[in-house]
Amino acid sequence: MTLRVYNTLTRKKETFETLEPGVVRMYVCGPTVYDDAHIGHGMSAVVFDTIRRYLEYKGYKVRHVMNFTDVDDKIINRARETGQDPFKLAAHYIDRFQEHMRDLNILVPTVMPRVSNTIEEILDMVQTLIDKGYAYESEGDVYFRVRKDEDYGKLSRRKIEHAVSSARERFGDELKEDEADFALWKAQKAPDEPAWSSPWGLGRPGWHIECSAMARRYLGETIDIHGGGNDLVFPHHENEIAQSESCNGAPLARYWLHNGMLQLRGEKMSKSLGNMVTIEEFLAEHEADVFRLLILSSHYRKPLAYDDEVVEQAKRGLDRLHSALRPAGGDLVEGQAVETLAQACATARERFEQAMDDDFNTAAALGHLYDLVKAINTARDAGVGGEPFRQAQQTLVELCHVLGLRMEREEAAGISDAAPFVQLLVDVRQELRAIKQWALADLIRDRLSELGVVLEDSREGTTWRWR
RNA sequence: GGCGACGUAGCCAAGUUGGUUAAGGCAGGGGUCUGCAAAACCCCGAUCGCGGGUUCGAGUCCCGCCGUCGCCUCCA
Repeated sequence: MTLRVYNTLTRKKETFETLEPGVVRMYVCGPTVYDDAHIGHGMSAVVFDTIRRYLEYKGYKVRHVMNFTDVDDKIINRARETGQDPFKLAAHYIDRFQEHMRDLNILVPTVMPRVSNTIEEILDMVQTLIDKGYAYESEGDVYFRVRKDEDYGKLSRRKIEHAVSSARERFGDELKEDEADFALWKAQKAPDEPAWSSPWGLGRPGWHIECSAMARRYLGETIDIHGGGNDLVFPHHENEIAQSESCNGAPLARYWLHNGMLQLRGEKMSKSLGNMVTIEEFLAEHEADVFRLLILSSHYRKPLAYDDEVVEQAKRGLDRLHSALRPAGGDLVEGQAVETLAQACATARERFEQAMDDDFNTAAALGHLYDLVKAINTARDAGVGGEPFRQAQQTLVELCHVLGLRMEREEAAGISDAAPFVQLLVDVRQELRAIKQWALADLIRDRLSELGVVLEDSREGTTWRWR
């Protein structure tokens, strides 16, 4: 089966073919580290982690690079405000970010470069751009000559008149040949600003050049996938294309993938708007799988409205997935019910792959997993057990893992310190039920329920779990 | 103002290169099972923002309108 992906550059779904057979070179823009990451960053990380996991499921070897922007005006400003060293500040938030990624079950990227470790490559590219006439020095700054790049604007479909550079570069308007030009290198303005020596004096890289340099250094001149949030399309990715392609004379990326924004109360969640929920805050209340399911329940390119209700729905949906992992009741290993289950497994896997092959349609893929859940539960009711039942559960877990869901809840209940005491109460209640002391038995069940322990009676006995 | 996306049952959401009964989940109602309950299983809901048009046939294409959101400021 062939994978098709939506390419922002062409605004179409295209057949996915890698430059080198079997290998995917993927670069995803990481965070500027001056504050704690919020769940919008988490969404982007989950989206591209899921894409990576599926590519690996399909047999590709994925070389995944995610950068940390650790040299930036925001970091400098925050460091000034708090009286810290900007590098220490950045290092602190890099550590925090990596912790959060681990908590969210994000696979560790192959390389996680930092701007401060990529200066040489950046200087090399800036110099090449100057040599080729695409850039010019102006009082220690270096600017990219946008009008020299004939296809500038092709990613964001913007005309240069509308593409006047952002405030981040506008600081040097009077030094530019054209107001649309953007900075590749910024001269040091104050002694507390991080700076490196360069042919143009002390200074630091502009915002966009880092990604161009890192992508080239770790993945080569042309990569397969370049990803990030759709708020990066302009100016960030547009400028990356301008720099890299002018410098290297080769396309920067074959496929541009962008995730939609997470919204809170009708607005994009962002640090500057102040309407954010940090990853830490979310995980203090919910398990990581709830977050995954929440993100994966809609398509990655669409905006996602975040509120308490969708979180609750994701939680319930996860409960449902888990319902299929409860133990078998019977031991039937052949017959119609067994065959039906095996068929359901094959169908689920096939449809799961079809959905994921269609631009990573995780919502549809999940729908097919729920169908498998139903088939497994039906089989359990019909008495199916043993190897056939175990295999069906294994298929479900395997496909959940492709989506990055851990599905480890059951084990967590068993290792609780309270487990022996709960079991004791369950045993006592079982004795009461044997002598038909219903009132007392129900009282124990109700009180345990209030404490978050759910009892379920069946022919084989009573099982319990945390709610 | 410029560019772009979206609008499917109470909620989330798939489906949009036009064509059998519009996936799936959550919530709700009914039922089976159960001492009762829970869980599981079965059954029940939408004609697809509004108005036109193209077509034998449109949620799926075109035009207009309304609404929501994103980018054009730092941003995943």
